[in-house]
Amino acid sequence: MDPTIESRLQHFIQAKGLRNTPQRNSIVEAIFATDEHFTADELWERVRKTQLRSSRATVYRTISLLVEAGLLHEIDLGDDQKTYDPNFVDSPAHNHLVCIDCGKVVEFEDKHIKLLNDCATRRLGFRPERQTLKIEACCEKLRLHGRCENLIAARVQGKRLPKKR
Amino acid sequence: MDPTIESRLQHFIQAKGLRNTPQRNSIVEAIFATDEHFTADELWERVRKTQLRSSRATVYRTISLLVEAGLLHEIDLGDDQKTYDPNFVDSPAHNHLVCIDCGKVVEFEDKHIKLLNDCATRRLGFRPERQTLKIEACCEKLRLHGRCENLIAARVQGKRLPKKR
DNA sequence: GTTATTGCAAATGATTTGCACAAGG
DNA sequence: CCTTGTGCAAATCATTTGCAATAAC
Repeated sequence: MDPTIESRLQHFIQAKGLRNTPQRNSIVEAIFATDEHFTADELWERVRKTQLRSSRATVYRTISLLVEAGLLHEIDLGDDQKTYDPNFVDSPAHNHLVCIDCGKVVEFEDKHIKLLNDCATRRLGFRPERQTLKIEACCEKLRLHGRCENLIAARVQGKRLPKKR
Repeated sequence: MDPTIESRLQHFIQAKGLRNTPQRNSIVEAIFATDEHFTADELWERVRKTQLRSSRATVYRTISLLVEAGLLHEIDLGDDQKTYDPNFVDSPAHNHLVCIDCGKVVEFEDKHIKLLNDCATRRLGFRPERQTLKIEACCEKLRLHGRCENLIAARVQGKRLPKKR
């Protein structure tokens, strides 16, 4: 796991007078083992498969802790359940593009976007602090070639496809 | 009420083979009487005060209908309840700035932002369809002059202030 | 008439919480 | 020890749904 995360978490834990527990550590590890987004229940499933299983409650509590520490961000993908994104430690200012066809989420950074938004914010009389951009878009590959591997993969995996609005 | 909304709703209702009911009309009227954002329960309270009250269920069902018709948008203000924005009919591409100090939501449009985001989307191989930008920012007025009317007003009205993240 | 709509109350389902016990420091 | 953390089961709370009665068209 990224040593940055390790140390930032330790900092936070000590500053708050909290303790180190095997359950919490194992959940944190499961979160940052990949760069995938997840819901609380998906994470619980992931943790269930490790040697050190934790209760749902502890999973929820650990998520809250990490969000409070700024190591994990809640993002809005339009789902009913809350979705979490573990990649803000590495890319503090990334944006999300959600494919309308297959639901795949693409993360991207763009300094021009950030700059322009900050400009607009100042023009309105505010000091920019955080920005969240979600773009919903259709897959060109699907439109031009009639097929897109992501869509096929999603169907095979039985993923819930996004509701067209 | 905006005649555009009236006719677009009628269109949608007829196309779907639905019916006109006084309850639904009164809820729609309550929604578009102001440009304020609202939660389902806030809307229900608003409707309760009119002559023609409706049940909570009908309020929820009407909201879903309008969202499906594209006349109402669900927006994410970081609250637990879903928040709805009735202003997309008039400003189909507006963005939201949320004041971290008082929670006030400022809507603004910016064609440069839209253009740049669309550019980034195409560069990633997608066809832009919809974009959602939320900016969280601090009030300069509060920082420079030590006070901001919005903050005071929010406190007086007993509004829940935003949780600092 | 036929079918959509309403209101009620009950169900749902994700998240939170109270509590007794376990375990860090 | 003293306090935080855990697991369980029960509680919450916004939202959805089944159903019988009502009302569009």
